[in-house]
Order: sequence, then structure tokens, then C-alpha cells
Amino acid sequence: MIVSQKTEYALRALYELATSRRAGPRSVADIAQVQAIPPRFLEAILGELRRGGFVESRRGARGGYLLARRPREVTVGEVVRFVQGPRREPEPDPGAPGAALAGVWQRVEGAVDAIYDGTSLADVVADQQRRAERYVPDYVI
Amino acid sequence: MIVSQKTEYALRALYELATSRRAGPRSVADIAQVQAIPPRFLEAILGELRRGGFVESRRGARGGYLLARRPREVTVGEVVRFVQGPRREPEPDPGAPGAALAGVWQRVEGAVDAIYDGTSLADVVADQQRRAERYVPDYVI
DNA sequence: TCAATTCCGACCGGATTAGTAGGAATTGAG
DNA sequence: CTCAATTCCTACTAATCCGGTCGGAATTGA
Repeated sequence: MIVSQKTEYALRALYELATSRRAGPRSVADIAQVQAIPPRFLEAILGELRRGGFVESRRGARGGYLLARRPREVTVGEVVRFVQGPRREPEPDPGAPGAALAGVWQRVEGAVDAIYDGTSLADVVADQQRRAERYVPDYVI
Repeated sequence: MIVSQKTEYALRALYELATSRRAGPRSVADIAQVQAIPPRFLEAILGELRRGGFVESRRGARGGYLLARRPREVTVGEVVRFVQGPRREPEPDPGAPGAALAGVWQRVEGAVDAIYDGTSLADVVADQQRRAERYVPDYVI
């Protein structure tokens, strides 16, 4: 897995909220259902996302979660780093064992981050719409 | 960590062998020392690398390990995939939950593989030489 | 008032990872 | 021929991380 299951769930939940923006709060049960995520696990994840400022919550009956920021302004990179924590491995100074490979890891991280940070929730939504249209064109047209 | 510790060790060991090519076999103890790898763990790793055709071994006194292929023709990607096994996550078909993100993961994997497969042991060695020269230029010149 | 909901902190089992142990087999050097 | 150095094999253990669960308190709209 390229990211942890938890991160994948987090992104799926945010995606789900992005698709139903300005339609009132979505409950954990609802999102869990649609995105096939274990509900109580999702509950924990959304809690973290709230503390991270990605979503807002409404408690009580008819409560649920809402996207706290515009989909355009939330990147996959932010979410990944927030959920799995920063990947830290202090660079070995030149000469130390392992220094030879540091350049490789650095380039990989750069490439990955470029994609992560260049992809917003809005992009993901748009991407999926394209994909869905192409898959069942007759149904839509 | 971008790859497992074991993979990092494997690459460090191969790098070490690449630097002392045609200088006779290097023992586990030696490599472990230089690269700061737990010796018995390294022993196990080199065993795998031998079975994978990356290194050859000479048993007995004065024995040790040798690179089995030319540094130019061993890529980081091959080693990573061999040591950690293939990363498998079957693509969800469009419409399934999680399909929306598939494109992102795909692009990331592509970018990572491009770097991995575009970097040979020879590249790593050359890279480190440049780096070392730059770090203590007076010592060399 | 009550049912639906978020919120919180603690917990848990299984998988994976990192590393170790013991001893057999091989081989070059003296 | 012997011995020290070395690989080789199989199994085992320790620690960490991951994915997920639990019980119940607090909140709130209907």
C-alpha cells in the first residue's frame, strides 16, 4: 500500500464530503456505508481530521461532518502528512554509512510530494467524474 | 522510512560491494562494520541477495561476497522489489469505493518507479563520489 | 424527553519488521 | 592435515505498528 489504510480512509471520507458539499452534515454511519469503511474506525479518523482542521462537526441528532475548507484548497499531501505524520529520517551527513543513498530517497520524496501537493480534493472529484462518465457513457448521455 | 530497514541495508551492502569491485570477496563482518549493519542480520540479507542473483559467495576462509552483476546493470528498483516483494493492491473497478483515488496512487507509483528503475548501483556510487569530493575538496585535491 | 449523533480515551490482536541463536558445511592458509 | 575463518541453514524471539474495537459520556434537534 502506498499510504496506510487509515490515510486511504481519511481521503475517501474527505472525498465523500467534497462531493456533497453544502448539503448539510453527513453522519459517520452514512459515510462509512457509502465508502465501505468500518464505522467506528471512521469515527476515530474523522475525530482526528476535525482536530486537524480539515472537517467541522455538528453534534447531536442530525449532526455529522462537513468539509471545513474548500476542496480546491485541500491537497492530498496535507492529508497524508497529517494522518501518517511526517516521514522523518534525518539525513545522514556525507561520509556516514547510508549517505550514498540519501540522494535517491530525496528524489523519490520530491517526486511523490510533487504529485501529492499538486492534487487537491477538487482534482480527485473531477477525476472521478471523468472516470465514471467514461465507464457508463450511455447511462449519462 | 521510504523503504524498509532491511532494504536499506541490502542496498548499502550492494553499494559497498560495488565500490570494491574486483578486489576479492568482502566478508559479512567487514561490510557490517563499514556500513553499520547488525552482522547476523546482514548475513541473512546477503543470503537472500545471493538467492536472488545479485551477489555471489565464496565459502570458507578468505571467503565473502561479490557483486554478481555489473553495477551499471543493477537498479535500485530491482533490489527494492526483490527485498520487499511486489507492492500489490488490485485496482478497484470504477464505481467501487476508493476508485476516485486510484489515479493518484497510480501516478505516484509511476513516478517512484521511474526513479528507482532509472537509478543503478553505478549511479549511486558516482553520486556518492561527487558528494564526498564536494564535502572535503581540499583533502582530495 | 429521547433518539441520533459526536466525542473521548483506552484497549487489543494480528501482522510485519528487525534482529538473534546455534550449529553444520566449506575452504584457504600454514 | 589441521585449524581458523567464513558462508549457510533453520528456527526462533522481540518489538513495533496497524487496523480496528469498546463503553460510555456529552450534545442536540425534533
